Formats: sequence, structure tokens, C-alpha cells
Amino acid sequence: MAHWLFKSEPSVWSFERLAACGADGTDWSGVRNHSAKLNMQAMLVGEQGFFYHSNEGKAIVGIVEVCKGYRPDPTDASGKFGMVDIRAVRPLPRPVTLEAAKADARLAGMALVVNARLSVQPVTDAEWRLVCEMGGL
DNA sequence: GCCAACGTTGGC
DNA sequence: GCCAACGTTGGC
Repeated sequence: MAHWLFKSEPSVWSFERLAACGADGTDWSGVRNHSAKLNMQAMLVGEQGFFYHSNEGKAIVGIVEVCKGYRPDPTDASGKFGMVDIRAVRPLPRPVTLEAAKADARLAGMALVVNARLSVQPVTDAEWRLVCEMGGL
């Protein structure tokens, strides 16, 4: 099972707000980037990812799960982009800050460290295990 | 098809 | 608030 990372400004859409959506989660519409699109296309229902707060907090704050597979994004008039649905699984007991990720040499290749602007990122198994551990899981 | 100009994102 | 990085657009 692959792992992922979803990024959002908490003032726009926070992990708390996702958690409030419950077990059905919400559609992750509005992504307009081809790399992010390819990542979402590769997602399978049941795969898990991190949820990262950009700008404010700058930390991985929770675990999410893909609960509906890739399909067209109705908010995209061009029809080129799509979306998946995600739901909150659990918050991290100890959020893992960007600073902490950058400080760990084992995470030097992590997409979040290398290309912070990509809104939907892949996470390797090793990165997943390490960040979960750092986060207190 | 190349590349300069521009807009957006996000860390600092 | 600034600016670097990146993606997209459009002129040639």
C-alpha cells in the first residue's frame, strides 16, 4: 500500500475541519497541478496519507485515508483534473513540524522537504514509518 | 517548440 | 511582507 501527503492551509481547510466531516470525509477538489493529479490517480481506496498544515503550523498533524477513488473534479470546467475523497483517521499525538523533518537526514529526500509547493505528494514506506514514530504513533 | 514574463505558493 | 521556486501562459 502506498502512502501520501495532502497539504492545506489550515485557514482554508484544516485537519480539524476534515475530522468534523466524519467517516464519509470530503472530496479533495480544486487541485490544479498535474503532478498532484497523477498522485491522486494512483491512489487506491483504503490507502493512508499524512495531512500537512502549510503557512500556519507548518506541521504534519494527522492521518487521513482515501475513501473514494479518483474521478473527475466537477469544479474543473476544463475536465482535465480530478479528485479523490479523504477522511480523517486520527490526529498525530505529536505533530511533526517541517523544521523537525528538515532536521532529520533520513527525511532529506521527502517531497515535503524537497518540493514544499506540491499539494499532493507521495510518501515512501520508510518516510511513513519514521514520521509516524516521530509523531508518537 | 522555445523561453521570457507572469502569477501563485509557501517558507522565512 | 519579501522573495525564491515552480507552473503556466503566450509571443515569436
